[in-house]
Formats: sequence, structure tokens, C-alpha cells
Amino acid sequence: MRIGELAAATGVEPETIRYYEREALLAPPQRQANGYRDYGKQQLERLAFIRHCRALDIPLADIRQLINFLDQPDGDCGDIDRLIHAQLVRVRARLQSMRALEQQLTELRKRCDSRHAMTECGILHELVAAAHGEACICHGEFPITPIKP
Amino acid sequence: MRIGELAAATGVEPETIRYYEREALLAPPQRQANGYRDYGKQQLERLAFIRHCRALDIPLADIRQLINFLDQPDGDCGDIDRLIHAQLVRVRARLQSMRALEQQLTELRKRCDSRHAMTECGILHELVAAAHGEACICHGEFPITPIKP
DNA sequence: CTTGACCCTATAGTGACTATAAGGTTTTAA
DNA sequence: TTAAAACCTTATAGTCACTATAGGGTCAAG
Repeated sequence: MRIGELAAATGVEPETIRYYEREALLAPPQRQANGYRDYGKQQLERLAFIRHCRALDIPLADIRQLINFLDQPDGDCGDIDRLIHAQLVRVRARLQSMRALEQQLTELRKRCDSRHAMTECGILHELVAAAHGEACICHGEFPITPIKP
Repeated sequence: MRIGELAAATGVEPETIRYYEREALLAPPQRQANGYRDYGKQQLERLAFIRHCRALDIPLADIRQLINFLDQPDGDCGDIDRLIHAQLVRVRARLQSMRALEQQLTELRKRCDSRHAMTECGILHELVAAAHGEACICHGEFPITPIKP
């Protein structure tokens, strides 16, 4: 299987496949006589595994870990659980802040329900008010807060 | 006001302030005799405005736009509304996929409620099953799907 | 007079790709 | 048969919004 076929089979761009190889998530494949990469079914499954993990937003470094776990089948399963749990914690934190964000933007948008001149735009007004240190619909009494990672 | 004071006043790191200047979100400030940046109240408010927008996860390019709008007060307010709306659409899309993600990870974690050997770990099992193209708790019948941006 | 806290610029690193340049090979169509 | 297109190769740079580092200059306190 050439890289393009693998790409078509998995929905992963050839560039990305080569990137995974550079990042040591995929082993360097065999080469055809002309130097083209030659993949087998095993490689396809590994790539599918990676993509499945990525669909769960698991970072590449963690996927590398999971692959290591796969290769040593007598290890402790607790490591895997911890890894997935950590991911869940990350996702929940992000979810929290996204929910707040949606609220804030929805509120903000209500401030400008029809066309005004810029100077009378409720949205811009709110944004500027916040910049003056006033309480705002978005962030209450303390408008300027450090952004969480 | 020196850059450190501005940083303390806004909770933005000096590095980040200099970065905003390079990115033309903040005008180059006056300089003291020794070459140190010298900020006034206006600059502080502009920085607060930027941070407030960033707290709403608005990209720097869009903030540049908003600043342009601020500087021409006779423009059309509809542009602002469109910009905020676009941001809301982005946030909602991301929120959707984060919700799904939480579900999937929660389900996945249920597969391994106690300590097993690696080979019997339900989590790893599910992940590998998906890689084989089987239906999975995470993604149903079509486990490998392109990731949305 | 030296230590430490600031400030300056320029450059590189982060994560997970994505795009480009500059070339080689293979397949397809005229 | 030949020429174009569609593929492959490597290496390098760009994306976003910072963050960190290197290598220096300035300034007040002890």
C-alpha cells in the first residue's frame, strides 16, 4: 500500500502520516524499489489507533505512551486509566470554560439587536466598558482576569 | 508607566505586551530617556480591551478588526455583530464536540473499573477494536473520521 | 561596588499539523 | 510516443498565541 492509498483508507493526509513517522508514532515503513513508502495492514491499524485517540483529543505524547503500553502486554493497566482520566479532566475543564464563553457571547450579542452607528453599538460599548474596569455582562466585577490554558 | 507596572496592572506578562506591540495590536509607546517603554492610561485601556476580547477567545486578527472599528466611529455596527456571531458559532461548534468527547471518555473509562493486566484492559481493548474498524463505544459504526478543526 | 530587579532586542520553542519548494516516478490521454 | 497529470520524495517554513531563552543594558539598595 502506498502512502496515498493509506491516506485514502484512513482519511489522514499523506503529510500527516509522514509527520507521525517523524514523530515516531509510526515505525518507518518498508520501501518499494523506487523509494516509495510501502505499508501493510498492521501499519493501517496503528494509524487508525492513533486517529481514534486523536478523535478523543488525546495528545500525541500520550498516544506514544499508549503505544508503548500496547507493546508490553504485562504492564499495569492502572497507567492507562490514569492517562484517560487525565484527559477527561482536561476535557471537563475546557468544557466548563466553553460553556461560560457561550453565555458571555450570547449576552454580548443581545446588546446589539438592530443596526446602530458604531458609537451606539451595545457590543462595542460593553467591550470598552470592560476595558475601563467597569463591571460587564461577560465577567462581572472583575473584567480582566488571566486566561486559563 | 513602565512595562512591568502595566503588566502588574493588567495581569498580562511583559513578554505578551511586547508581542502585542509586534503584532500591531498596541501602538509603539513613547520611550523614556533610557529606552524603556513608557505607557499611559490610554494604552492600559487598550490592553484591557484586548484581554477582555481574548477572555472571550476572540482571535487576535478579529481583535485587530474591532480596534479598527473603534477608531472609525461612523462605521456600520453590523460588522461587529457579524464578528461576534462568528465567534459564537465557533464556540458552539467546539462546545458540541467537547460534550461528545466527555461522553466518550467517560464511557471508555467505565471499561476498566479495576486493575487488570494490560492485555485485559477494557480501555486498551476498545481503542484497539476501533483501530480494527469495529464499532466502538466512542464513535459508533464509523470509528475513523476526520477530525474537525 | 556589587547584587538583584528591572529593562532591551532577537530568536527559538510549543502542538499538531499544513503548506511550499524543488525535485523524481508512474500512469494516463492525446 | 510523448506529454501532462497525478503521484511520490525530502527539507523547510508557516499557523496561533504565546512562552522561554540568550545576551546584553540600566538602576536603586545595601
